[in-house]
Amino acid sequence: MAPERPRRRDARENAEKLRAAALEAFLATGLDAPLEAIARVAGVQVGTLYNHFGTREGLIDAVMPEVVAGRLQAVADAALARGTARDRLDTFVRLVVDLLEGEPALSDAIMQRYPEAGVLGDVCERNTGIVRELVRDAHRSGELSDSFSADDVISLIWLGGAAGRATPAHPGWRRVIDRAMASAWTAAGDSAPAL
Amino acid sequence: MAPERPRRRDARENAEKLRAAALEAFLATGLDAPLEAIARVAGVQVGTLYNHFGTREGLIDAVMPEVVAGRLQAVADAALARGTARDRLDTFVRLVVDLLEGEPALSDAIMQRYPEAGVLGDVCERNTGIVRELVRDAHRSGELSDSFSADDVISLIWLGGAAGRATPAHPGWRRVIDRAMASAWTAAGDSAPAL
DNA sequence: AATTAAATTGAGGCTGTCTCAAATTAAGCT
DNA sequence: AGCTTAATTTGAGACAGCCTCAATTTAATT
Repeated sequence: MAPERPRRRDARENAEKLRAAALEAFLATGLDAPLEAIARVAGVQVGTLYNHFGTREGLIDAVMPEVVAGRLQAVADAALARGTARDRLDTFVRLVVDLLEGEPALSDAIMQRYPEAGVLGDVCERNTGIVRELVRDAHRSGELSDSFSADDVISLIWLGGAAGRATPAHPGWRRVIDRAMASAWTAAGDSAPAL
Repeated sequence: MAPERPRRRDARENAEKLRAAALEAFLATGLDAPLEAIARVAGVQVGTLYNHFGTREGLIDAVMPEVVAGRLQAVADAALARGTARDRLDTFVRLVVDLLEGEPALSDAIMQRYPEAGVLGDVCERNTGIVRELVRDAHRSGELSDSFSADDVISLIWLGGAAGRATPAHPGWRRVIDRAMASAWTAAGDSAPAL
């Protein structure tokens, strides 16, 4: 299952060119970018692409996990720098959804549009881990309503992914997501920011 | 632009068979159902389909408006039977989203996935008209928060459409949508139903 | 330089969209 | 009933995708 490192130098170079082209294409238009175009940009035939990566999912797994992990790490870092559990969770969700709004590939990744891309799936899994922690803390501090579960937050983020990929785009969705999240806090620590 | 009624009987029959097949396919799998399959079921070549309807959007316009109008009418009727402005709006939204959950074609219609299907677009436009009325009433009665606009409700419904079409499906999205809607009411007339 | 294994090619099969010249066929007229 | 004509259907063909594989090319090794 794991792709072996090519023995020949030209093959290694081709793989590298394919990775570069794939990354560019995926980030530009999403994980459903045509493989033929990727091969063309890499200066190679599609057959070569399939030789190296087997399937679209293989190619996705070869280039996306690193990028997605980086993005999520940055978001987690920014969130964890906040002072309260509520602020941490709120910041995390807001920044992740910001990502989904601008990057189709991120949406595809988060909503597991290609479930066979297991490595990418694992990276996104870590994301839900972070959410669970942040939710646990926000529950303990009493800021997050008990009726709002970690699964709810995960669903909310997934929904952002679905919206980010839907065409034609309907800009209003962001407000709805923000509102759903805003409704999650208890009256206690509430300073509801106006939408 | 308007498709003329065929002069020959066989042509009229073919058009009818095509409409029937299209309706079935659209309802089963969404407005992106393959036109080849529709033609095959109708016992005709694709060329004939294009002769009659010109484009996919033409075919959509030929079969969907009636169905969608019917569904929305039923929902509107059920909603208007309710006793309070809040209940009317709430019921309307809930029932529309129920529709989106089960019928891919409805999602495609509501989110205007094929903007060129103008007749269908008009039908859905009426939908937003209803929303605006219900929202106006709910604002006047003081039950709906002022910060929640008709556009917000429309976006919320659109979001349901996007979620209903996204694959692989993530069942949790419904709760998020319901929650967003639940957060729209003022404390005044509130008997928040537990999620 | 010859051998061998690795890698690439590009054509071909598949599904799908959409078009159009040629062949077919229903309708209307005598 | 046959003839004519105009309406309609056909099916092949051009195009974009996905994916495969036998034949060929090419880098590495001896």
